[in-house]
Amino acid sequence: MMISTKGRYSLRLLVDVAENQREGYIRLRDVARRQGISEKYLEIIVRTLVQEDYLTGVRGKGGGYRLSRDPEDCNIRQVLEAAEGPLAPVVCLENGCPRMERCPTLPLWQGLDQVIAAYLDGFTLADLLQGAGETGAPMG
Amino acid sequence: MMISTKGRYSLRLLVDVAENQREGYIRLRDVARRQGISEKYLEIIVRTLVQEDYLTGVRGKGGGYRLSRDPEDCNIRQVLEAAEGPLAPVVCLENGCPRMERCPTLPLWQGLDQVIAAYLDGFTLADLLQGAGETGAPMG
DNA sequence: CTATACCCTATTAATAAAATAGGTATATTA
DNA sequence: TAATATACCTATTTTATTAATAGGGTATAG
Repeated sequence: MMISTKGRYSLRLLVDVAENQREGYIRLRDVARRQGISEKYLEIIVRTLVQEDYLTGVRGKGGGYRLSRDPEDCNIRQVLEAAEGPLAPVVCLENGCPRMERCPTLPLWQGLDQVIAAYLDGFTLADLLQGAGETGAPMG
Repeated sequence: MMISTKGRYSLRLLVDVAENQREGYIRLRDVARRQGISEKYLEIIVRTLVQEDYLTGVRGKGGGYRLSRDPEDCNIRQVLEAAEGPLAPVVCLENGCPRMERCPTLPLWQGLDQVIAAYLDGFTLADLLQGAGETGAPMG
């Protein structure tokens, strides 16, 4: 499986915050409840999103999280790479391989990698919020 | 990582047999040596390819493997699915999820799954043999 | 004072990937 | 017919990764 819970939960977390932040800062506890994910595990996941400046956290009473950027500026490929690391479909593309020079399958994997990156690059958080993805493609 | 050694070695095995079968049946031992993969592990991998009728095995002295089909008739997506099982990029698409009805990210994954399948569907073993993949796309 | 984010380390549980070990069946050759 | 080489089969082990849990703590804002 290519996308683990780290990436999937990251997107659900961002969507949840985006959908609820009109009410003020969103507590992780509430996201955990709504999404059915343990608060402790979300803590691990939210850290990266704060570091990469997709979310801003505010401490203390009344604190919580809100988006640091407009949903249009949250590129889905970049969010997933922040959460998951490289999205390469085969290890060869990450670690290299002594046979790369003459490997007959390498171009296949390079092309696949590009196709995946291009697809995900076509989405932003705004697309997910609008349900634009229902067609399988962003509305642009 | 989406594609494991099962899928990657399967393709390299098919390419190796295709490139050498003019000399008669190809012994697994020779593939193992050329490809730098243990013979025992290749045994596991070759089994599926025989079952799915991509390769034919002949026992006894002088035996080995040859392609059961023309390279043009070996679809890369189908080979990989035989070796790996479903290529779905997220578990949700395989096992389902109680939130599928209203999940804002599901369409993203469905689209990704389709993009991957369509890309791989565009390749056959013949493309890999011709090095057509060097452009990242089959020559058609 | 309290509620929240934020930080740290460790442990476990579950699953999957990768490989190994040892045996059986069958075809060819001497 | 015996020896050999090969495919074929079943099971186990090892290693790595994912996914989560547990439990502590510190900083800060209301």
